Amino acid sequence: MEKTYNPQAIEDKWYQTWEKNGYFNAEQTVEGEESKEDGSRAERENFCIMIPPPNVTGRLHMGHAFQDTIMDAMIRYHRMKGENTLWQVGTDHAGIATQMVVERLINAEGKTRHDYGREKFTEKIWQWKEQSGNTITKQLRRMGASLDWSRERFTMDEGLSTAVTEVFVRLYEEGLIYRGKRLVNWDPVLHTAVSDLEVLSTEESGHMWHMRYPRSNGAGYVVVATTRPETLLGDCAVAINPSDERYSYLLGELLELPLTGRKIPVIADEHVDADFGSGCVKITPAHDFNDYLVWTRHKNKSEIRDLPRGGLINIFDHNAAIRDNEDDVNNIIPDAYIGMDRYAARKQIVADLEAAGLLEKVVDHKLVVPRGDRSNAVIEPYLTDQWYVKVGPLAKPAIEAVENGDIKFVPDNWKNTYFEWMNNIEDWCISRQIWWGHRIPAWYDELGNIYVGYDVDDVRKKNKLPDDFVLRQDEDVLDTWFSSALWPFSTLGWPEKTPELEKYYPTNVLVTGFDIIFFWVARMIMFGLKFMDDVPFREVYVHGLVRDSEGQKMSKSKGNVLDPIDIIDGIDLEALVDKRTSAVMQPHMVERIEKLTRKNFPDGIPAFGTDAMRFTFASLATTGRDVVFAPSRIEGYRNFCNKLWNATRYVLMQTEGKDTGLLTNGNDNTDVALSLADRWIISRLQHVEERIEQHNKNSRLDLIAQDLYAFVWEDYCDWYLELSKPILFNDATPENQQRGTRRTLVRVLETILRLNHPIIPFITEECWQYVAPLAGKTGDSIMIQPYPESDASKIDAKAEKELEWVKTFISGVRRIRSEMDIPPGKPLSLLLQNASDKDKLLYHENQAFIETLAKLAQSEWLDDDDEAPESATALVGEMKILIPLAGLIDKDAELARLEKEINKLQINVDKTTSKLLNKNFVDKAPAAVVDKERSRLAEMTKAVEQLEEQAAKIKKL
RNA sequence: AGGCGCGUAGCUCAGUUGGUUAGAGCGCUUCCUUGACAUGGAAGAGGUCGGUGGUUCGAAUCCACUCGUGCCUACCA
Repeated sequence: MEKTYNPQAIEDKWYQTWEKNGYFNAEQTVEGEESKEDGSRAERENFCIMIPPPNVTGRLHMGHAFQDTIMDAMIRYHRMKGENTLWQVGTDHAGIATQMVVERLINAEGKTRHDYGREKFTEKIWQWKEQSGNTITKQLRRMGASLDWSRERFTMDEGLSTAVTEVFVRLYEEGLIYRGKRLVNWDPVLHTAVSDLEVLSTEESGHMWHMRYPRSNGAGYVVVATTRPETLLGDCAVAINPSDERYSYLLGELLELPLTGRKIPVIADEHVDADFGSGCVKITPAHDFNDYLVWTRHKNKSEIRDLPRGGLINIFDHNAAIRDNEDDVNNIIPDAYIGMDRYAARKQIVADLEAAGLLEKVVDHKLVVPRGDRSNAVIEPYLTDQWYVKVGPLAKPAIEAVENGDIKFVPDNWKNTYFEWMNNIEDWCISRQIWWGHRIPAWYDELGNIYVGYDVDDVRKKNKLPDDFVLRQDEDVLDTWFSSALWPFSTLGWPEKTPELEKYYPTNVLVTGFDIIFFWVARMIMFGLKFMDDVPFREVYVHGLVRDSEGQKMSKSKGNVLDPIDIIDGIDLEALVDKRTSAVMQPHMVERIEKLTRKNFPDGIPAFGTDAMRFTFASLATTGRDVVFAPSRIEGYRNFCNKLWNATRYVLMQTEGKDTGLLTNGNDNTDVALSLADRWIISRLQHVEERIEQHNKNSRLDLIAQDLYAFVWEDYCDWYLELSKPILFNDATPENQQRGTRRTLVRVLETILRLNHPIIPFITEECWQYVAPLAGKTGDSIMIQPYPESDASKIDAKAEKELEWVKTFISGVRRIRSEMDIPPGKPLSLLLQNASDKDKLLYHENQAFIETLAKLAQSEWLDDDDEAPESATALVGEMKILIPLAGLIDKDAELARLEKEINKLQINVDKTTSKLLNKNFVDKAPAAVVDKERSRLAEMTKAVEQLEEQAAKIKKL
């Protein structure tokens, strides 16, 4: 094996090998598991995870890397457990995002998508997809993701498109999809409807205009306030609160709507808050969601019904400019404003009001502005024809599935978020006015009648329409989440009845961020229950959001994003600055981002390798909702990988070409003696295995990482490897003992590698290739080896206790050495006093361990009443370790040291004493707890006594 | 306004159904190139677990209130 750990040298190599050999694919078996006694294969559990499909033209960010690490660790674990695993891979077409990217490319040519036309433009997107589509898959491979590439899917591929059509047609036929004219969130830049979830509302400063609406009887005016004065053109009423007596006299009156020559009524509606503003609200039903609701409550009253368009007056075109009157009978829109952009119109209208003396005042006002998450344009409520899914009937069973435990959220309280949304759910607007996506399978005849079917021929057949009957397909496409919602079954071949569906649906766990519980999780549950009659997954594992080292959410616009590949391969500062600043649209941010980057990464990012990154993510996978990714953290786990690497090198040096307990026929040599250290590490290993199994059940990757880290570094490297040296470096050690230790070294290491493999696949594979044969393992890859399981018969409580004694002894000597400034290399002689027979036996049995690790020259036993020379003291239970001062040790320093230790103990002695004096405690606490306290107290009291005795002795000198 | 969460060592976080001497990584201090590893070894400092009150023999853990903080949802024109 190479002397230094170099992740670059091993990672690509192993990924290619794994993929080439088909280990990632479903149906892969674990070596040694295929043949049970009778030669048949045992019935296997299936374990399936669907990858949340990333945007096909995007790049993976740290959040994906985090998520993929979690999924891969789960999948590798279950694969090694012998289950039939499928990690379904694929991407989605990300309608608006992808269309925008390609439009930008076209804009650079000085053209728009309309210059290309729909067909040519979508061709262009397909080309772009081909060109950029493997960015994601390359990244996934670099991260070691063991995805089944043979089953890769794309939401726009033929099969998945078939599924989309099928779902649309069925829902339409059941009346669960309908077309309606409603207010939607309209993005006037992208010219499409967007869902509530795609609108981000932020507080911005603006103004509140107080406008005067004259009473038609000439007796003064009514003041209404608005943040959008241009919408006055679409007003249908002014509303007051029914119980607001200040204005009750106005009811039934008409007001002059300024600048329009129209008259509008005053109505009473509960929606109005009498205490806000003037208490009078203008009602613009075609441009405000609340006003629309007010209108629906009043639309049948004659004063509203008799207004143009029944009061529902649209004033904008699809650019949010003031529309033309062409299709109106009675010229609702004043000519002066036609064609003006909404903000130009606002300015003009305010000026005209002012000129007419109808502007009371303008005040600064903080308001919440809705913006499109893609375009950042201010969203307008806009009246359009759209397709909707009637969600109520679908939501009910979806809520029940979580209530009755068919689906479990992890951590559990995310279900509250889910219920919150599902209980207040509204119909889902699924049509988008863009070109990239699944075209809606609906056709119109010249009278506007709607026909829905699988394709145009189907429509003709079903409706007995002749071939020359003119039909025009709906121009719109479906929301991307519509196809994503089918992902858990469409990828498995639905609507065909495939063996895959039979096997893998419902999937086991969905791993996702809490930010898309609404977008995606809820919709998958609804559609899964509807079309598969079963939940899409049994468990939803919700992880946190990855933030930068300052706790900020990572985003391109903030310029604090990291590319997982740059963590793996490293990147120099200039390249990183370049990468971050070039992704930013607003030039004024560039400077700030550059400064931030130079501050946080003064030396760029070193190459940490995939394994170190993965271990870091694993350790960060706590139940919290924030995941703070600090470079120092990866460094620590890179060091862990290095530690494992070097431990392996040590083991190989001790075992390669030597007897590790294997006979030439491959069987175990039974003439093997195990040292205390051997028995101890084997016993400890069982505990770790058990804990890890428990953590896996609880999906606590962070705790797995923590246990693995501690076991490898502390138990195995710091103690066990050091304890193996006195045995192996001493030629006098009997052969069967050396054999025992070598065997334990390799076998425990081999197990450690398998335990770690799901988290750090590359380094474990590389090491395993060397270690496995020495441990008597055959097989081509660690990936398909069984995952270690705890064996209770190997737990050796006695060995654990005895080795604890040895450790205490060694640590005691080391502490004195360190605190007394005795060089670590200087061999010490010591005296042992107050020893029991047991102490003596333990010492003799473990003399080699103790003398080597504590660096001792010799030890001498004193009788209890022997006079000891002035010494520094440590305790092992009741036995005293005495290190004679003999010019080595400063008397005062030793006194101070003893005092400190006594004080520490005394505090606990006091605490425990008062506890035991409390009658209630002794009576009511479980006997075991009380006993424990009692023996603790005895131990500590004894220790204090001995230390005090020792202190007194030194003082006397 | 409603909902959810968080507040434990300088920093980032664990702490399973209330019962240890409250832990880890990074950082910090001292010493050490000992034949796996200086991406290392040994030893150590550092916390009244946000505050108050309660339940209990016993609270970081359960309850109430409170302060601070974050997110989500809905928002007053």
